[in-house]
Amino acid sequence: MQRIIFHIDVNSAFLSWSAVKMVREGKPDIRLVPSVVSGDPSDRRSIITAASIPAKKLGIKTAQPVSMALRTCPSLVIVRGDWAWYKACSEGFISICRNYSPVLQQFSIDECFIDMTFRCNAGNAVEVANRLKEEVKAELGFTVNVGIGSNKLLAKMASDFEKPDKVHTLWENEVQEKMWPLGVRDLLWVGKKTEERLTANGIHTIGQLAQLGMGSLTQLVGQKFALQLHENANGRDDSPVETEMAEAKSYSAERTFSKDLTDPKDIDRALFNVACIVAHRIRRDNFRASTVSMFIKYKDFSVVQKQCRTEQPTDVTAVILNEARRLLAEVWDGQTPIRQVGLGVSKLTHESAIQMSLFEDPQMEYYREWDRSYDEKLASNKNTSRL
DNA sequence: TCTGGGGTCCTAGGACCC
DNA sequence: TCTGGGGTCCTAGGACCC
Repeated sequence: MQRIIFHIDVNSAFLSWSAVKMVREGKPDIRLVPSVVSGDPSDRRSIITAASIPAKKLGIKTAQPVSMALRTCPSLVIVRGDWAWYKACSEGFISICRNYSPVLQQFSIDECFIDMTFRCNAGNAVEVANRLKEEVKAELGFTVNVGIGSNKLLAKMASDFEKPDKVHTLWENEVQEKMWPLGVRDLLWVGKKTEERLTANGIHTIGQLAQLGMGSLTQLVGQKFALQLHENANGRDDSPVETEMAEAKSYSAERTFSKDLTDPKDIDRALFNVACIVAHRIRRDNFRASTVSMFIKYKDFSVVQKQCRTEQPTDVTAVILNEARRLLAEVWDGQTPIRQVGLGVSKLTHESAIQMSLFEDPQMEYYREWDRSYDEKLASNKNTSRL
């Protein structure tokens, strides 16, 4: 049976959302001028999180360093991100989409799929999509693109066609005409490395990729990925719209220093900070972790990461921090300048029974108490900041 | 110009067991 | 003395996404 899937994508999400807020405050609409959302512009390591369409026309791209964009366009308007506001905008957006179909999969803060199979037909899908798009604009003040297709891949590819504020279809019988002429990089899951590998072998368009034999493709990218690319390049994808949010499999946090650091005290302070953040998140979500990993990035962007198992699943900051400290000591020579330090946890369980080992560190109760007061402090800060 | 932060999945190789 | 093959678990590293 022919499915009908919509992929709805907020145009320049963070930038649009900041613009909506500023317009409400009587400020000029930054969507109409070269503008970006970024981190602290005085930090030379800040990068661009979102760019307006006029900024994109000047060649300014997401993930580009702010300093570089300022050289391209000295009059660039720079605004700082407002996460609480973005979250509210996202919720409003998702809620409108859910009214069109409850079979909804949130793909990121600004994108979702909805299964419209029983809600419209191929004949009126475009009209329904336009209604959704106009409703978001009228209710929330920002524009979206809606891609329509018979599966998630095609819907997502379609929403990426001309922007902003557009509805596009990509039905199976339109694949050859609308998708095959595109460069391989435009295909979902084809990133920089895969593009390089493909073009080095004369595969430049999605159409060429679609017609490439599985044998050659497997040699280039491995069997599993080859199979997926082959299916996707031919417009096939049978993955369902997943309404259940998958549980997190890992948590991590990292800090990039404004200057590369060598002082162990500085590194340790950062490790402490990220350990507090990660441990707080797993406690908030009622997880315990059995694996702790620590990673450092050097000046040349090379990354070393090391992980270890904990004796038992834990959510105690001090335990996680101590494992990370040990790992750091194992991989870092104490001299090579460090650009970034990070910490992650994985192998998560919801095990609630705390095994009180006879040999448990007598300090453990003190550590837990410290964590409790840390969590409370964060919770109360959150409450006051909402006032 | 000089590259953030937070995730997921896959692969290859080693250890270990039968 | 020299030796197979399969399965599982773990770690490190790489590629991709937003």
